Parts: sequence; structure tokens; C-alpha cells
Amino acid sequence: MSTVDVDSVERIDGRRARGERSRRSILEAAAVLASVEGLEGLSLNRLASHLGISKGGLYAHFDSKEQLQVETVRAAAEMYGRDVMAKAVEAPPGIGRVLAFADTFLEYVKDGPFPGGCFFIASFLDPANLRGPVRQALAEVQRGLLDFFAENIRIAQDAGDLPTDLDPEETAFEIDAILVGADVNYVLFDDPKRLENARLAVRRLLGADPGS
Amino acid sequence: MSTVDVDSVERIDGRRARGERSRRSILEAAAVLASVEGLEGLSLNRLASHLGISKGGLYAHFDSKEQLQVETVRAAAEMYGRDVMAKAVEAPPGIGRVLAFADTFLEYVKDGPFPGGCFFIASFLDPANLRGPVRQALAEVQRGLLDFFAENIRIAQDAGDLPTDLDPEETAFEIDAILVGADVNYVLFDDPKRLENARLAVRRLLGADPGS
DNA sequence: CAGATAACAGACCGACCGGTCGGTTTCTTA
DNA sequence: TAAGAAACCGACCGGTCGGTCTGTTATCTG
Repeated sequence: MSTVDVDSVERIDGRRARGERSRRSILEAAAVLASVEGLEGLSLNRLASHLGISKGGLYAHFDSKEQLQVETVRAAAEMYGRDVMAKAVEAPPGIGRVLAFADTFLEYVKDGPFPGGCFFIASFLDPANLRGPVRQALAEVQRGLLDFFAENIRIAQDAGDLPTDLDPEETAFEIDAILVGADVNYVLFDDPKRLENARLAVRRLLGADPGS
Repeated sequence: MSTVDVDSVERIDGRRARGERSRRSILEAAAVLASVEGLEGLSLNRLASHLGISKGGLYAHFDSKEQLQVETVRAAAEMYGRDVMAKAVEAPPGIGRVLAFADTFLEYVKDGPFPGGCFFIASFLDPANLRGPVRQALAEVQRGLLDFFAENIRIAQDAGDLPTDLDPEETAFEIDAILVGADVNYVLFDDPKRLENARLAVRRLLGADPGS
């Protein structure tokens, strides 16, 4: 609304800075709680009291629960990008990168910030989130992961590390399925053996040495 | 409570017979609705009005929502036993039986009575059902399925259809993971191609001909 | 026929839901 | 210093939740 400084780059607004910090901590807490209670099962009252604020305070940052859910999905994607994908891309493209992602993902399921297993897998099948913008946000993340797998499989094929008659999309589906199955079984049985099952399965699928 | 006829086999009580019919239709409807709205998200009011009865009527058959949930899990297991497993065991034990199960399961996901995909996978990841008797009932079903896969893999090994250095538990995990991954991706993307992905993946895993 | 019993209907309860609103504090800006 | 914006509190709204209680009706038993 001001006339001159359209963006006011240098001066930081202490109020907005505080708001931004609150917003980030709200979204991170929402993602963590949602992995346990579900994106829909997470109530605004519980989220607010867990953060030590009031429900009205939440509505200073979000217009509706649905908007909060959508932004929570994006926040969770950022967390995975920072904690898992960043580690994966340290490995060279191809088989190594896929294995690095799988290993880091499985560790993240066990010891990461989400006590309910993978945030996204828990959200995919929460039937309440299967419509509308929340579903679309979730589908975009999953689509990106499948593309990541397929791309690196093509790179591995070009490098001669994988047979060329392999369908990258098919193999990407199988890798994803193994990780999804590991998470589901791990959460259901509370048994880390399922994660080791998945580690071996991915290696067998890519014809890699079972020892890291 | 009666003194003589402890079981009253011959005479049927028209009231109890009606109750038993109601009970069955309640549980089947609950299973179908739960695949869409989740076992926890399914409310007693909606279930009752969907059946054309009142909420009080439900409590003539079940003491609590939790008991209804547990019995719904068992009812869904019976539906899968009748519609999927029964067809699988028509095939001879071993690889054929596993393939028959996988194919029938994938068809069931697409065209079966559960519009929300597999009832159990939808329930596994509903974080609200991850505690208490409901979780235990779900885990038992999953445990039984994994055992079914492992047992038939051992049979296939004994018959020389699969290499003996294969770990049956590991392979059972992988087959299950493929089916879980197919369901999750199918529901998320509403794309039947995922089911074909899974069909091929199971065949590749068991070294079977891609054509049925 | 007269109970007893099972299967309901429907009103109701306290708790919690997402969401709104007015007021207060804190900080920035003119 | 006065005005205004942002962050947040706390009370409140209509509605739904799981669960209870009191009938009422149909059926079986004696």
C-alpha cells in the first residue's frame, strides 16, 4: 500500500519476522502431529495448545484448516527435501543416488521427526484428504518422487549399470512400492526388520551388492 | 437363561434371526464406508442413516464404536476370504497360487465393493486406528497374508520353481509391498496403470511369464 | 392370554469440532 | 508521538461426535 518502497528490502519488520517464525514452527509442528493423528484428525485446538498458543492465534496465519493442511504438506516436503533428498543428491546420479535416497528415507522413517512413520504415506490414504487441494498437493509430491526414481534409472541405463530393456516407470513404481510397504509394515508391526527387508529389496531390484 | 434347551437348535427365533441379518448388513456397510471415510472417520450417525436406521438401533448390536470397528475388520476379512482368497486357493499351491491371489486382489481393488481401494490398506494408515484392539485385529490379518505368501514361496522352492537361496519372508514382504504400493498409487492418482505395474512386478519377482 | 425379550426410534447429554469476533499487546511508520 | 498494522488471547457460535436413556413394536414362551 505504501507509495515508494515497494518491497522494503533492507528494513526488516520485527512483527512480520516474529510472524514468520511462528508460521514455520506451526507448520513443522502440524506436520509432526499429522504423521501421528492424520492431517484431518489433527485438530486446531490440539495443535494450538501443543504450541502454547490459542486457536485464534492460528487464524492470524491461516484462513482455514484446509489452507493450513495444504501448507503443511508443502512444509513436510521441504523437511524431506532438506533431510532426505539433500543427502541423496550427494551421491552421484544413477543407482547410487537411488540407493542413497532409499537408505536415508528408511532411516528417516525410523529416527526422523515423524513418529507416525512417513508423513506422506500416512496422508495418502487418510480418506478425508482424498479430495480437493490437499490431495493435489500430495499427488504432486508423489509424482515428483516417481520422476526422481525414473530419471536416475534412465541415467543408470545410459551408464550401462542397468539393462536397457527395463522400463524406468515400472522400476520406479517398484522402488516406491518397496518403500511404501516398508513404512506401512513398520508402523503396523513396530518392527525395524521391515526396513531392512526394504533395504535388501531395493538392492536386489537394482542388482546392487546387498552390503551397502 | 432357559433351563432345558441349552442351544435350541431347531426352533429359530424370528427376532434373533432378524437381528443377525441386520448385524451382517451393518458390518458390510461399515466396511464399505470405512474404505472411503476411514474406520475412525466413519461416524455412527452416517452409518445409521445410510442403513435407514437410527443410531440407537446400532447400539442394540454393538456396545461401543470400538467393538463395531473390530468386528468390521473381521467382516472385511471374511469378505476378502470369500471373494479373493477363495479364488486364489483354486490355483495349485506355489507360484500359481500367489499369482492368482495378486491378480484377484488387484481386480478387487479396482472393481470390488470397496470404493476407497483396499479396506485394510486404508485402515493400516489411518493413524487413529493405530492403537488398541483395532490395530491388533488389523495386524493379525496382515500377518496372515504375509504367512500365506511365505508358505507358498516355500512350496514353490520345494517344487524347484524358485531358487532355494531366496528368503521366503523377504520375498513375501516384497510381494506384499508391491500390492500395497499399487493400492496407494491407484487411489492417489486414480490410475489403473498402477495395477498393471503391480501385476508385472509380481511376475518379475517370481520369475513368471509376464503374460498371465 | 400374559409376560419376557430382542430390535428398533428418537430425544438427549457433555465434549469437541472448525470458525468468528472483539479486545489487547507489540512493533513500525509517518 | 499518534496512527495503524500484525500477532495473539479468550469467549463464543452452530454443528457433530460417541454414547445414554426411555419408550414402542414385534416376536417368542409359558
